[in-house]
Amino acid sequence: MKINWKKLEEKWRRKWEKAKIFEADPDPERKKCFVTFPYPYMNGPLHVGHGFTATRVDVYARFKRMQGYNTLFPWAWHWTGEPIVGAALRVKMGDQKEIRALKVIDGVPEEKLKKLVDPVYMAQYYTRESKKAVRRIGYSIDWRREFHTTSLEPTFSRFVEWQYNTLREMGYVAKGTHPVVWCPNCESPTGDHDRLEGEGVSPEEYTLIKFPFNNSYLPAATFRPETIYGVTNMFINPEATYVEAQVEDEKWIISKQAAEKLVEQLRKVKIEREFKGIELVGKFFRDPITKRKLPILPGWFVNSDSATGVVYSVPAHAPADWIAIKDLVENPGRLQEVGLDPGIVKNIKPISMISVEGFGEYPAVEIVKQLKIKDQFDPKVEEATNILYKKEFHTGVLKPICGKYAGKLVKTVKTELIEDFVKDNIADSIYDIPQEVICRCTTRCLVKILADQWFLLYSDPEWKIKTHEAADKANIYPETARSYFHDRMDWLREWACVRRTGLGTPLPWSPGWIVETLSDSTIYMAFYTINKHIKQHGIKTEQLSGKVFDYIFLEKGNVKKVAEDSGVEPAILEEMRAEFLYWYPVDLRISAKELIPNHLSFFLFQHTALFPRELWPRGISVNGMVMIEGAKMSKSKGNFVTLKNAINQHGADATRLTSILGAQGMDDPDWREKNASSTNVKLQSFHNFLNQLTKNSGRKEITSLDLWLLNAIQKRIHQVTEALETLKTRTAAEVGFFEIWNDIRWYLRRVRKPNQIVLNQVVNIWIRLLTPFIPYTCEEFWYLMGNRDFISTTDWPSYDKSKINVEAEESESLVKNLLEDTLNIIKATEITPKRICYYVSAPWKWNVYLKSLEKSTPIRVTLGNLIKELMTDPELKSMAGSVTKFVKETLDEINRMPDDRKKRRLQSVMNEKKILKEAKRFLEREFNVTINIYDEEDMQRYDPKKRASIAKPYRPAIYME
RNA sequence: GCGGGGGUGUCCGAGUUUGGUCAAAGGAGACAGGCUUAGGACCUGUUGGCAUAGGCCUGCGCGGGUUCAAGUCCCGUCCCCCGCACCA
Repeated sequence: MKINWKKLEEKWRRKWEKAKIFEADPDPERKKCFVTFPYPYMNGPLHVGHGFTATRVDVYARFKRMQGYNTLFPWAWHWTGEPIVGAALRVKMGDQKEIRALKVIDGVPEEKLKKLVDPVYMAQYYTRESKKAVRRIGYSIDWRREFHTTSLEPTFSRFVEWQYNTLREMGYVAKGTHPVVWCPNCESPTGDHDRLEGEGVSPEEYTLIKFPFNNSYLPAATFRPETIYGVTNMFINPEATYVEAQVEDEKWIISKQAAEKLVEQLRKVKIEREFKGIELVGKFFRDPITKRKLPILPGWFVNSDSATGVVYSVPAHAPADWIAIKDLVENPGRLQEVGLDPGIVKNIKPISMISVEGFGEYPAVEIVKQLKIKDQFDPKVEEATNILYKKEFHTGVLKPICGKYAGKLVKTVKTELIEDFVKDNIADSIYDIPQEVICRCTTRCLVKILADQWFLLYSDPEWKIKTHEAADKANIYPETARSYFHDRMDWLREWACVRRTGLGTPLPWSPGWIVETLSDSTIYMAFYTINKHIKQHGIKTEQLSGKVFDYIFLEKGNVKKVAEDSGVEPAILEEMRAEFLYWYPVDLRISAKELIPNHLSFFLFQHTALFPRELWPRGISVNGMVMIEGAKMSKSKGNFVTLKNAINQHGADATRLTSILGAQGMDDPDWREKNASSTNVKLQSFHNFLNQLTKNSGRKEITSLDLWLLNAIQKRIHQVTEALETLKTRTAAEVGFFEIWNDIRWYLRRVRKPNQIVLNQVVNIWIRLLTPFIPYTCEEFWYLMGNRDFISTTDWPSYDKSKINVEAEESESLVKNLLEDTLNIIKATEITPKRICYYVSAPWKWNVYLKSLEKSTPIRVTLGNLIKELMTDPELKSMAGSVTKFVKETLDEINRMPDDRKKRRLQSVMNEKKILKEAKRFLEREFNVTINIYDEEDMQRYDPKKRASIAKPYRPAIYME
């Protein structure tokens, strides 16, 4: 019988929604549980990655709900930011790649496509589609609290305005400047995702050493200002265009491009004259430290696009400089071209100023030789530079020539040196990008310093301390993520929290700025608690003043006054305040681990800023990022599985279970089509299996096997519950689904007729344990078993210690071991037995065995001591030979047995013969043989090969023929 | 570079905190048998090597060490993945 999942899912979803079982309202009588999932960004459909994380949230929500917690799982949509606008724009421009992705991956129908040129329509479209998927997969959501972000949901915007006004009043938001990678065409910062080229490149601050030249300066850019002590000359590209410019109140000579850059970096620049670099070649400048006069040489390798286009040369320590000089020496013709006396170049001698392990006086000269670098255009120059820079930075010590910095490690003195140089007006700085960055619009980017930018001051030391405290207090799953949090919090600095473009909420005090996407999503969980009221009571945007939020969230002000001013009934205000306090704090938030450094940290930061300690988040869980067929999920590469498609293909429960079984902890789960369809098949068999189980009409009396199964299921309850409490969702699903299945399978194999009452009990527990993972299947079966309530809201199975039965477990493991041993013998001997005899140990062996166990607890016992001890027993003494032989054979095993096992064996001594007799029919069936069971010393026994004497406690002797 | 997470059998993946039922759970795949009109269904067995009696050998990235005992603890070493900001 093939199951129609779609129909089954539909049926139960309707019933759940009709009965409103997931709508949660405050109930002071009950403990509450508030779980959240970061609202997904609506520039595309939900994918199985969202599904994985959100399913973990839902599993926990359903688990807690069944445990009796009043559980709230709300949902919302994130519209804030640039990408939706960008995507809509690309559709408008007819970008084929974008359109193809929409059609093929997202499955957007043709007629909708035209409308997607409008970002708002796009957001609405994906929100609608995604909501369908979220409902279909069966998340237990209270939709009354749903919303989306940006000014298009004005009530939420009011909330964000309140949040930022409050943060500003508290001094956590401030104005500042900041360098960004900037596209002059788009007139906006160019993030990684908006780049055609230069991913991961960010602005770097170069130090400029200002070398006096006539009445002006040549500001040469460097990451290694300490090397100024080794300067021998300057390189200028003779073919590049340079300018003489007034920069503030100094005259600088820099490349034309550099002058343009400085303008973007808030410098006052006035270009006075443009000229070719060759004009400078052959002239002399001064070293600002020693005042030496040094020459300017032609450097065709100098990139005028990079920094200032002015480069000073340190041939002793910079391979590029050394090789450039060498080139000039070897090609006097080139010097003549530019009218330079070769003698000047020949006279240049490297100046050694850093001593570094493994190198002599002139490391650059050595490394050029080692790597066999041909000339300044050899690609190996870069490699040489990297090696040497790294080495000199970490292990290099400045030589006496370096004045007050002599004897110090480069690494430790660098910052101080730069500060000194700036103070002495020897140095300045410029920002630049070390590699080319090209915007999506094909424009070349540069660094711009944004003025009037607003920042969240995550650098504030007190705020940091409080947030660390919040991270310490919260439950974090897995625990290994905690140090990651602390580390990232230390590292966070000012965060630019507003943008010029994209959808969002305008910054209340500064129109033209929009609260940036990661900054309007930090405390919005509080909004869920009151959005229900806003909708129910039709509260208008303009009624939601700062005072209203102040009252609800911070209990500031007088209700009556607030009510009067806002026009919101005092009772409603009080209700909202109460509802907020009921649900807050957030008990659990789950996201992928990529959000730890930003979103989840901001979430903690802002809660500590705005709310008292008792409302700080209680729990955070992170998980890995979903891979598709072993590779990173990527829409542009087509390696992308939408949630909707997964559900269509495999059904909701299979999609849930496949995701959950994929991974836990910080590991990345791998979504494989094959796994999902195999899970689907497994769920079908699960359904059939349950049908069979409950149709059986077996016996009524309780046997030890029934006790064993009841014991086993109790252990499983314990395991699953424990795993879920600590968000080990994979373990929980694995134990709940597969291990219990195997338990029941074993039971059915062992018993001839199952006990139907026991089986029903076990099935009843089983499907309840599985409800969080596969709610539709379980709901259906719960109904088929005759229940008329929802399994989704029924009680979670509770662990009943009284049903734990060590004896049943031990007897069963005796049978399992015996079965294994017997099989092993059959395999080794390759005989097909017709008859098998088992011989259980003689009483004296048990006597010795138990005494040995006792003596070896808790510390190991030696053979000699043990035998001495045993010989005090006259009966054993009379058979000293056998006893010694037996002890020799068993002592090793006994000594290496873990203590708790020893204790267990001492506590319940089993009757082997009785157990084997009970298992006789089973074993006969298994091996298709006749079985005889004897006492080891039974005079009547059949024992042609004299095997009986091998018997040990827990290990009957075996004979077969 | 800084920080985080890892390396286990054909594959995926537990186990490592608290050393001992660990030749190593569970799943997938493969093989064999059973059931069946049929089955991408189900059940049973096998799936590191050797072995005509329940055993032995090898084994958890690599090299050492601690211990009666190490996948698990210690030291060293190699390799892989992820994040690093104005962007969701």
